[in-house]
Amino acid sequence: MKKKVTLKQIARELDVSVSTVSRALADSKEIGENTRRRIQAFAKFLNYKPNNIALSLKNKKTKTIGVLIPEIVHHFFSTVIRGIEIVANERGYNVIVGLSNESFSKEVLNMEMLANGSIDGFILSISKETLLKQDYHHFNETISQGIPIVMFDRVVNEVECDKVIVDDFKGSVKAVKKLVDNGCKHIGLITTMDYVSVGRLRTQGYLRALEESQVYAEPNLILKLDDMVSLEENLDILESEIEHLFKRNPKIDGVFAVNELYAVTAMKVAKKLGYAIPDDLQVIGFTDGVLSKHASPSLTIVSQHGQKIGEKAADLLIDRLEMDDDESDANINENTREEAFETYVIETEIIERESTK
Amino acid sequence: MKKKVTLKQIARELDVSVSTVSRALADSKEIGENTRRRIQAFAKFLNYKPNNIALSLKNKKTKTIGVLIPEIVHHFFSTVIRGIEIVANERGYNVIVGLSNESFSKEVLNMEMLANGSIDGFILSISKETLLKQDYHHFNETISQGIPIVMFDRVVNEVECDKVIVDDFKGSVKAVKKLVDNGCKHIGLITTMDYVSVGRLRTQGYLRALEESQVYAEPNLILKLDDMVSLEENLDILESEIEHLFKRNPKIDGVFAVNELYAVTAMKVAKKLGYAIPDDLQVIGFTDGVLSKHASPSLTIVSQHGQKIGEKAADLLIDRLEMDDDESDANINENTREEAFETYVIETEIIERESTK
DNA sequence: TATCAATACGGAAACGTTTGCGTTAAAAAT
DNA sequence: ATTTTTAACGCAAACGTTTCCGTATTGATA
Repeated sequence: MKKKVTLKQIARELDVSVSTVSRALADSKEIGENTRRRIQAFAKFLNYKPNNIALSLKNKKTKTIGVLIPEIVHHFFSTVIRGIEIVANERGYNVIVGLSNESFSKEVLNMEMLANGSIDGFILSISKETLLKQDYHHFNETISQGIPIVMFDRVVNEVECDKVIVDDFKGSVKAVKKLVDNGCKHIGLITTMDYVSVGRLRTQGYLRALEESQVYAEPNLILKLDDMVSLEENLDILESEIEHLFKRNPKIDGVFAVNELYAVTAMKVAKKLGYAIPDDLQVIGFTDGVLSKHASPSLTIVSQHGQKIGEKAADLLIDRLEMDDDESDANINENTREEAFETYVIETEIIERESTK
Repeated sequence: MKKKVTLKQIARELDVSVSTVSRALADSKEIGENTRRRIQAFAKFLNYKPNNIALSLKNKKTKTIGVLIPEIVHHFFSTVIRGIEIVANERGYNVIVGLSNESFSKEVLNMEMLANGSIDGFILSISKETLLKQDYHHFNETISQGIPIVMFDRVVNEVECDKVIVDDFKGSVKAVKKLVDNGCKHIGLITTMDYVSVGRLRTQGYLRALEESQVYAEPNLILKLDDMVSLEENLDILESEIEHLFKRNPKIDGVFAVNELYAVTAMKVAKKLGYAIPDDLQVIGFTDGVLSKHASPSLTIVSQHGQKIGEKAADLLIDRLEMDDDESDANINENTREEAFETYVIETEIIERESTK
């Protein structure tokens, strides 16, 4: 087991000082041609690679970004991570992930863990429990320690930072208007409780679309599900809720669902109840998942472009990290600084498949 | 922006030395009761947290494990990561992920990047390109640098390390035997090229099951797909290949597929061709994904238990990391050491759903 | 009263880098 | 021949910790 080679070892072997080795490897003109070549050759021979940890300590930056998400076994989040990873790698950064598992305390713990030097900045999506408690102190404390944050998807006004969101509102409007245009008169909505901002926004989009299309929004057509109880596990509960929605609205001819599971389950229930899709009933889901593509009929969706979200978030964060560098020497007016937080909106796109006409 | 507080600052404020502060915070009896309390109180007041990077440099361990996988937008891999993350967090470790994107060079780059001090050990699954090239030098070099590796799922004999695999062979035997027991006489196999070890093992399991059941293995019933061309994108190619399989085997009454996509696509094609599932044709897939649960009919699967794999891998790695600690003082016989590499097998389980009788 | 042990703390090295500054010797300029 | 410049390198500090070792003060023992 050959241990990692350090500057000191090279210096000792070649009978020069550590600083000479360091400079030689940086190809500094301060070191004589001969010594420089000799050191470089020897270093290459030993396969020397500088120790990242020592560099981090010295430079006070880790070239690592922390990603904090509620759940990783979830198509949307994993596409976001992929996006983050791609640009992070391109720009020389590593990615360290933490899962909050939708829990407030795990979110806080994970942040504290990583904030103590392990990472230069965060990209995160807020856990449901945190949204419910509306306790955002850990975000603000992190920021005030000089660690920038970029939030995506589940964001919140109370925290001042860059944000990347999808146009939940507009996307939903588009989707519901499409259903209207396709002839739907009684469009059901399957959504989550309002404390999840994306659920709320999508619900508002649904209402706005109906309003603009001058279609009466029947309260009975709206099904609000509490996502807290793990519906993934209790599919039957979900199914019976949806079945109830159909039964109390016999004339229903369109469904807009705010996520993939709701949408495909709606199709499943509808088929069981004898609806023909898309002839009797058209369905659109807000998602980007794999279920919709392989469902039968395949599901028309409002695509969220998770990977783009991740890429944009990573670019925003790294831009800010590297901007902070420059700012330290160019002594910039304290006021003109931190103000410029962007909220970047990733456009949604309707991908038409078999569940709509 | 209040910067991070260090021992030095506390020391200066309280007019003691850095070493005293350090000891006081460790609650060392060497420091007088009074000073100790005073320092601890002040540190708590300032919300002092030790700098991880400095600790890493000093202790020569990062408490971070590197996870290298081919792809993250993949249900199996994300469940494995979840498993890793759970036990890593429990045991005080962080997880840093790298994606090889099935590419050899990205795998090598990522390893080198992380091996220079960023992590204490690796958990990884080999990329397809690496398996094809059969070039494993980067793994062996990493190990010989004293950085332990745990491989999961896609493993290889040429590298000596702990491994966590699923019993691909036995699982496949079980699945195919189940089809036989259910009355299938002509069981198709949809699999990948042999260089992916899991594909090969599952193919062997299929053959063995037929052999033991004294069913003739018709070569025509085996469809080997080259996974290199991104089939996810070209669903139509996949579909036509499968359709061809059905058409040249009109008497086919069972299908065993080595992954989820193949299985659900087979069902889709079969339905299109007029097969009733499970009456005319029974299907079993080797997977753990979300498609199978929501397909219609829902798919009977051989479950891989990705999360368990991740948990076991993390435990193995951390065990070895912390074992290495002790070994350094107890000067153990060089020979008796590294030998004890485990290959841990996670049992598969057949989850019966609607695609089988 | 002189010696000793214990108590309570400070100094400094070490982990592996980078970098400002100082030093030496030779070459160039006066 | 003396001074100045320049090339080529070494020393040491710094990043934030921990820990070994040293030391001053106190109280107890001989």
